[in-house]
Amino acid sequence: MRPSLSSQRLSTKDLVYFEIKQKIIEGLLKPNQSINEESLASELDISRTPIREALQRLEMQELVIRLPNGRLKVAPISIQEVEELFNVRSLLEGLVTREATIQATDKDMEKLKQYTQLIVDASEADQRVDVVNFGSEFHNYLYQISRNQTATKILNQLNDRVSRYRRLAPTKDNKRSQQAAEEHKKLFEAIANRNHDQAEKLMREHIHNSLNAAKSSIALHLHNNE
Amino acid sequence: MRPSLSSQRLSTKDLVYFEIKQKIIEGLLKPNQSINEESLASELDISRTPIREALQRLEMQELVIRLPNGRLKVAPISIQEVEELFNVRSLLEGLVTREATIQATDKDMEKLKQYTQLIVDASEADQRVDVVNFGSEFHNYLYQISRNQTATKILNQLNDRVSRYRRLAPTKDNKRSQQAAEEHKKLFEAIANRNHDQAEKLMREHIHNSLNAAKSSIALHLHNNE
DNA sequence: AATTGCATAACTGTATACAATTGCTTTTAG
DNA sequence: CTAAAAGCAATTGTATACAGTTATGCAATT
Repeated sequence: MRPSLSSQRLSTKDLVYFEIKQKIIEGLLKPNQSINEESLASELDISRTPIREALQRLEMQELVIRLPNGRLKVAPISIQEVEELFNVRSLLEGLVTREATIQATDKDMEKLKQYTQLIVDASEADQRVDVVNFGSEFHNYLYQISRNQTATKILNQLNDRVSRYRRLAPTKDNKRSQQAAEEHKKLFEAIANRNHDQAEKLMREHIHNSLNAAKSSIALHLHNNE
Repeated sequence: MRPSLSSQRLSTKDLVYFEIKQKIIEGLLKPNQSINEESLASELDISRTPIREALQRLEMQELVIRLPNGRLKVAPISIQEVEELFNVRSLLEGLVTREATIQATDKDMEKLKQYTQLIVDASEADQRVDVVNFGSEFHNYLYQISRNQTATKILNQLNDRVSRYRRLAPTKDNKRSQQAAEEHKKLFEAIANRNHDQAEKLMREHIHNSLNAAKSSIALHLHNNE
């Protein structure tokens, strides 16, 4: 998610960071593709300095890999990575959900209810993209409520990496959309009832279900492109 | 040709990263202290370029904070941060422990047994520093066995941040050392018995117990220095 | 004395220049 | 003809120069 441009001035380095990241997520820069600082610099018509700093951030985030000789390439994708990402996310999303359930105000509950309704509506209209987007907003709002900056920062970075895989999943898996909507409904109920154990458990299961839905199509993609 | 040396070779940027990080952990650079690129550069007798890149890595790791005006300061410490760190660590350490329990070879088990014995011996000799160090090696070895690169990378970064707080804890809390040794013994048993549920649970509890042991002394320190 | 405005200093952001390393091609010894 | 090596090209690492921004101190004004 891109911070609003109006609220804070962004340096060239920051803009480049978001730009390259987006290219990696969208597959414009493909897994394992080698990265050249100078060609990126001339392409964006700036010097190498901000490019280097943006790339280093992406390297820290593991969207870019540094080879032993110092050169860079776009990080590969793999079934193992997806599983790792979802296993870690499952725990951390569960944690923030638990904390949010305990700390949410009545106003927060109202907001969560609205997001849930948007998800349900989108799924009934077979708008999978909307289900995913409102789902993200729902999750992000939970991060906010939890006020857990450490978990939130990690989750945001992991979610960027997950985005690469979402692109590979089928664009109209309505069955999964409906299931996801159902899961969010149950999740919201648990949160609204202040049942943090149940909420944490449901969130973990929700993440794992997303993984299972995604895995087969990803495996297929990886097999076709090796 | 000397391939072993060339692969080990670290750039100035990397060395500076470790050096500044160490200074922050040891408290030579104090929480909230403002950081000046140029003075660091002249102090280490290098240019600003590698300093900037090292600082950016530390910023990503949240050991350094960037103010809205672009200037940097050493990240503050707080009770809230400790709690967040331990809550996240608890879950991730539990995850890698579970995975390690499933995947460990007989040789791995032997190695873990040795580390456990070293911890027990150190605690009986009232060598708290050794208890902490062997404890770290035990944990790091679990990371290795788990082969979970995502969790390992996150844990290593979190552990750097935790190190700052360890420095504030009393240097000779032998009661806690003995308790930690006992916990590691039980943990090893669960791992050796391939009881991954129990191992995960014990590891989570172990981390939470460390937090509770550390929290009071940290609270005291924060109170005395505000 | 407090406040505003301006000048200047201090600092970060970006560009460019240069050094060091790596990869590649060609040459040359066997 | 093969393989090591020399030389060149491409690329990253570091230093320096310059531009832009923010903070600071001082003077003027009320």
